[in-house]
Amino acid sequence: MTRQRRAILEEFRTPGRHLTADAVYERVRRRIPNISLGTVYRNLEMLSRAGLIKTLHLGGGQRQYDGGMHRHYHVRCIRCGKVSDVSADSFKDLEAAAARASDFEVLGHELGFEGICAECRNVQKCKQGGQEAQGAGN
Amino acid sequence: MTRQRRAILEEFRTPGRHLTADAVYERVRRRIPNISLGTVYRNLEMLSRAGLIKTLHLGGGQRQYDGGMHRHYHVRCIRCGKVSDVSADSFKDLEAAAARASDFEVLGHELGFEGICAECRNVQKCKQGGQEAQGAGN
DNA sequence: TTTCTTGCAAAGGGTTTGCAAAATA
DNA sequence: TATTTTGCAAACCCTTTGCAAGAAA
Repeated sequence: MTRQRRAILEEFRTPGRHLTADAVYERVRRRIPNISLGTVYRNLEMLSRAGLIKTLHLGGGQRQYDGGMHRHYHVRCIRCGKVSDVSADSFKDLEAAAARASDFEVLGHELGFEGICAECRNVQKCKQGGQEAQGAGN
Repeated sequence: MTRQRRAILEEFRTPGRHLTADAVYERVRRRIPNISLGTVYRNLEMLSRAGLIKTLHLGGGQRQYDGGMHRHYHVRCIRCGKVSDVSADSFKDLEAAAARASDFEVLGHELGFEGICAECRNVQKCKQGGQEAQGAGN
């Protein structure tokens, strides 16, 4: 347990926080200015392997890491990239069903949703009901 | 519709076939020896956008593309990397449930499983003469 | 012809790795 | 001290892109 590893792990204390390796790097750097990205990656991998955080492949370019270890899934906004949690209570026995439907011993699964968040839906509404028709958007 | 695009699309005719961009490249090259990887990627992207194939982020390093357009999911073997289909019949209303459990307008989802295929389970048995206890997830 | 697509090669972005120095047990 | 882990930077890998030549409509 090094200072670096502790600091990295601490970034995941806040529930519902999903961070890319780079975001972790940025944050930890405030406390340990000369930490390296390589160290961040190595520890993320290690912590994930140890079951202390979870690695997500949400398909938005970068890998994401999640410290919330309760069962839950994710929705990613295709407009702004925001990721929110979705309680997993509504989904049961996915792995059992998959095992029944295949000849695999099923050990894990990953479920991710995508859509448009409330905020982005609002922006859209305002744009359409308002003045702006074209504009190069920002 | 160019010769290249047609050839690429044709690689997905066989049901249950999951290919990485590189695998598509290798295969198409037999027929069009000087096709370029860039072209393969461009067409894969285009065909995916057009809904003729599907892009999968199964988290095994490379992206995979799937031509089977019926509703189904995937299991990836963590030992050998093999990907098999899992019929989606056992899973219903995942998106509706996610929409209820969040404030997103849910437009899509991706569900992938991982485990050990029958073949690799056999290899293991033969090698060890017994079974090994592996932490089964969540 | 006009427009789209290709091949090539270089660039890009995220992630991994070798190694000597530094920290930890 | 013996072992890990770090910082640095280069290497890697997959994917994307700019551009001029070539194919399609």
